[in-house]
Amino acid sequence: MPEAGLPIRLSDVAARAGVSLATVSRSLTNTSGVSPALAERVRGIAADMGYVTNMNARSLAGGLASSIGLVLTNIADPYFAEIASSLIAVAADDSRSVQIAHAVTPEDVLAQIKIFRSYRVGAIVLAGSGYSDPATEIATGKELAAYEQSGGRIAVVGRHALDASAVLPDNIGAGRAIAEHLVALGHSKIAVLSGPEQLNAVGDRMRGLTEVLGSRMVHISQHAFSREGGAEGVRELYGDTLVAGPRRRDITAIVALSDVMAVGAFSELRALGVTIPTDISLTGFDDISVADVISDGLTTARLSTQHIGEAIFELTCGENTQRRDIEIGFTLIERGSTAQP
Amino acid sequence: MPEAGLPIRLSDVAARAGVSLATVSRSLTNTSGVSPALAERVRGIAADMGYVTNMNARSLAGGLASSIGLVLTNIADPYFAEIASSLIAVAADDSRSVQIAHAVTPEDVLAQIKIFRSYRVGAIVLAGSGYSDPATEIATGKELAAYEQSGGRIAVVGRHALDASAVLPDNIGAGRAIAEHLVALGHSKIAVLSGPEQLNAVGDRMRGLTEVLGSRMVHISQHAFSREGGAEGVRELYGDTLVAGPRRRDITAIVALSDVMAVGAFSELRALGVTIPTDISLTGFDDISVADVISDGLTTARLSTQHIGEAIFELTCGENTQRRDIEIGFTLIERGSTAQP
DNA sequence: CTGAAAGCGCTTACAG
DNA sequence: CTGAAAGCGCTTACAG
Repeated sequence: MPEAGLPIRLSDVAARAGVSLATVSRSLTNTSGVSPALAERVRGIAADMGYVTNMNARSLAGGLASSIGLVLTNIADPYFAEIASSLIAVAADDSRSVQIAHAVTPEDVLAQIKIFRSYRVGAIVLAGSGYSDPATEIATGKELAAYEQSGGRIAVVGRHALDASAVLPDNIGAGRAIAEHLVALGHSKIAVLSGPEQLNAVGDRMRGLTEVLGSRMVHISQHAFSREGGAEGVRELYGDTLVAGPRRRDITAIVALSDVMAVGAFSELRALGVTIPTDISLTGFDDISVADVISDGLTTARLSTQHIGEAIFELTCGENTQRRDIEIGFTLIERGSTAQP
Repeated sequence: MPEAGLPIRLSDVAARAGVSLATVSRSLTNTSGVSPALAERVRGIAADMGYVTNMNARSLAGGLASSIGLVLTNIADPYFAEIASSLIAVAADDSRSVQIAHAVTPEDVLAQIKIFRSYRVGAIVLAGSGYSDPATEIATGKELAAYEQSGGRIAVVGRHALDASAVLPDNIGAGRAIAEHLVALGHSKIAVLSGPEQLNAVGDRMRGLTEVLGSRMVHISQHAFSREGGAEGVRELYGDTLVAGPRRRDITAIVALSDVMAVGAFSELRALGVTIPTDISLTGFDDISVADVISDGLTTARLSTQHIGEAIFELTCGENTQRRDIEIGFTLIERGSTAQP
């Protein structure tokens, strides 16, 4: 009998059921080698007693835990929050817990991987947009390889130099679609609020845009891949010539490289008294859930965060353990923030 | 020597340093009883070898882990995402990991508490707005008491029936401030988009509003405490009389009981062609970060999510282990969504 | 199909 | 101040 208040242990269940520890363990984990009838009875007793597995003991004895470690830039960013939400929901259905950590620089990412390894999580997911960083890439690659060696599963979101299964949003296609939409509306002088070049998502979206836009892309500003970065881009565009309009007075559309940047851009444009879409059209990428309340609805290329979360789960917890990629298609969502020039 | 690729264990460090396991353990955890010089040397060797503690083993041997289990409704909700972000940031500074789980019903909450206990997390935080639910309250209370008994620390956000340290946003004061703001502008016919009465946050905000508004509160709708709930509230308000304006045609202001509800309300109002603040004023609560881009900026009562996250950390990881409350003050943020009627 | 026993990698009384 | 040893609660070869 366990002391009152103390958690019930496997041995308590074993004693009550009159079987060995091994039998209880096998019954509870649905491991083969126990007669179905006995297993069923043991499970019933465990449930009756309110037994809950000590995950630390299980992981210590059995290798890795079933939990998932998710590394992202910041959970306050709606893009990451929505991916995390999707992952948490589907992971819960499989009785898996999710640990979340922030990491901005490649050094942070490496440090977080080590921390997640110390918790013996069953999977590690790198969701922060893939920075290509030669300095840490080797160390990170080694760490992940060792982790994989020990049975851990890995997934990254976006193109990475790392050798791992990846969820690949079609950033190039999405870039093309945004560009085609603006061209179709008649825009021929377009500014792009871009982010750091080392971010693969930035590079790919730019590539798609450039392919279609060509010389219609008359201005590119580079700032952080964040809300504040979007605001800075607009300030750069309108900076010295506030009264007279944007630096390139002929600009009729602004492409932000993410919805989050578009939010920052929108906020700044409104502060400047610029009306959307009358004065200027604005677009984003991702289709985060607030996109439809930005301006009269933000036109954007959806790269479903829901699907990304599900794909992460599939790659890290699915039956198929082979290294592979899952592509996420885009959908152009036309809303009120774009119009003819 | 450890096999190549395998994680380094405490015994590897002990062997290399020529000391016992106990000495290494004490050095690494800064437990007293090791000469400072030796401890320093051992720490250096551990660092050189790239040693990382196996958290599962530590928790098994030592009791609870240092990680924090955070239960919330849904991390995709910006309010929770921002609280989580704040908590993760401050927890990381203290080398603590955060696990996040979704729970909507009181039964979900109870189930999640059990799961977090099975991971032996060092703290459990209930951030979902406190439902008063007599049916599960007893069971949940027992579970938490047992957890506390075993050394776990607990914090809740908002008023709960549960006996635990709480972060208490001043919802009543915030309600009063919103009401006073609208009254000062001259509004005398006000609708409130409310949520489920069992939510203490809802009750408290209503109380503050009612105190000041009195009979100026001419309509109350009750829907989910979510974005969709806000939209439904507006549909109820304008439902059958779309062409003629809101059901109560004299209404000049709408108070949503949270920013997230206000977002839903805003979206629906725009779809109906209602202009803010010309046709109607709109307010929220919390001041989530997108609030300033809703309409011409949403007037709201800030209950800083940043401070809430920090307060959670203080209650669950601070020196002071006494059961106590931390109050979060409000700040009225006046933006473009409110004007004279 | 079932069980006895070793072992996962730590922490912490208990001795000295 | 330092160490030998027991024990945390599981899983999993190894026997039978």
